[in-house]
Amino acid sequence: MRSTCCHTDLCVQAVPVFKGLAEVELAKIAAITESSPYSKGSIVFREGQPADSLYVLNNGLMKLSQISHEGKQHNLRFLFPGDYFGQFDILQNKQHYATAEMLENGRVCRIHRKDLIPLIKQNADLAYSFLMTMSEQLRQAEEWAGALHILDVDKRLAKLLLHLYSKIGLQSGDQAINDFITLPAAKKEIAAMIGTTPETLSRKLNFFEENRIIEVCKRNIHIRNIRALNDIAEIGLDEVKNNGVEAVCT
Amino acid sequence: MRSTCCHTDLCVQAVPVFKGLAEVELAKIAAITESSPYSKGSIVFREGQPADSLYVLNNGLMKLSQISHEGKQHNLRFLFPGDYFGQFDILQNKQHYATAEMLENGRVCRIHRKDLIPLIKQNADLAYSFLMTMSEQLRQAEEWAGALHILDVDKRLAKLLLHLYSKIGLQSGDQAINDFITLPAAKKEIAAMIGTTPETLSRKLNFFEENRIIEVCKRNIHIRNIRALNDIAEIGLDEVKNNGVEAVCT
DNA sequence: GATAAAAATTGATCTAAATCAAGGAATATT
DNA sequence: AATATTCCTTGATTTAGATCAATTTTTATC
Repeated sequence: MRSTCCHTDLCVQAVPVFKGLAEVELAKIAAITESSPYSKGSIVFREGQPADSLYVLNNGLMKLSQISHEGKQHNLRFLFPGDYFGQFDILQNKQHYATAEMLENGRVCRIHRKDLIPLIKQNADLAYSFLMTMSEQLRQAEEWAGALHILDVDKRLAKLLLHLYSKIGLQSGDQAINDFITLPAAKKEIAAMIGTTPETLSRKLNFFEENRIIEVCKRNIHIRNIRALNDIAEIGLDEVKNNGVEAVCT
Repeated sequence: MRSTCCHTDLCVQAVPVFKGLAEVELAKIAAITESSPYSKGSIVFREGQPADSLYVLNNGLMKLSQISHEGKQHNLRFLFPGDYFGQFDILQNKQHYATAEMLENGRVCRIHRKDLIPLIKQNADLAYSFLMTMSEQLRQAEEWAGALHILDVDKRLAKLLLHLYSKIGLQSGDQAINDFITLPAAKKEIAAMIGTTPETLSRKLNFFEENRIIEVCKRNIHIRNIRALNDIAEIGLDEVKNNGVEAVCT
């Protein structure tokens, strides 16, 4: 299932990392890009497989995950349209350290390392653009790694909800248009992302709901008390309960 | 305590990320670099402080860590001479997401974002060089974040020992010159790095020693059974004990 | 070399969260 | 619309590893 990239504007121009490049550069990239459809549940690549391409998600939803010998799964991150992955494993010609699976049907663009690397080496703008996005990824990855160790599940969940809120709720301006967020994937995937189990996630969401911090309806979550959420993420549930009852029980 | 960079060869040329740059470029970088001495225990920057510079460790040892409201600490990584940090927080003019503390006396070079960014934007080689090192950092950060969730302490410890072994043991060739590794920092720092406590680390090291996998003398560790270590890191301690007694008790 | 401070060890206890188990939605398939 | 999956929830139980507490060892300072 191969085809040259459908539309330049979809695969290349709309992708953040390629934004701001000159037309001629975009055309070069489009020329070395090929896209394929992937159905929900299909694996784009597996952990351990040799990495020779940069992948860009065109549409749909993906997850990058790791799995232990015992079958425990951790979701490193979700990928939304425009995000790229398989990143610079390809720079060093190594193996993928995670498995990429489609959570929804979608198209994935692929650029082979041998085609991309010369472009990056020649084009400081492109390299700089990659640096910007990768620095943000690195920041998030390291911050989250720390969180998995030093923060308990309540805090990690609060942080995730706040993250989704800042990302989705504020997308049409600097003021939230409403207080609803939508989980990007099934709850078990969310659980595997914040380093817990579906059972524990269910209980924690329940607890937040009982304390009127949120209201859950399937994958839609109404943020009722963002201050309490902030407090939990920062100082923890125990202290919020002791000191800041007003914050929890408004 | 300010001074222009001591020696070009120390601060700049010997730094991996600047390796391979032309003399004229190195000179430019040296010109915008200043270095300062820091004593053991001193803080180079704190989490939350505005980030406006790239830092390069000249000599000594540093740790990048995060701390929770309750005082739990996680070490994101250690920095060895030539490593840089504060990385591209500066690209986005954000705040530091970790605290940098000296674990030994040393010198730190500093390059202000306003001086460095133009250089990167003009010089594709330099940008590419940063991409290479950052991609490796990202890989390690994400891989480790997954490990903190899906792997138990035994596995994480085995992975750390193997990592040190591959880094230190093999440094003078592709064959290990000996089977001794040295922990780069105090055990409590190692514990904070693999996401556990000093108490648990102590017990785990003991256990490995009882099973003749390693031999511990202060910070020096003799790797006696690297195969067992590999097995533990991959399939876990339980299975090693059940199936592979030979591996453990040679 | 003596004293003080910090780090590491060992044992006892506790707890957050995982696991196990069983129903009850929701979603997908025929 | 009925059936089969998959997902989610709720309760009971277990457990890895944290915490607490008390020495001992190591390192630093005088």
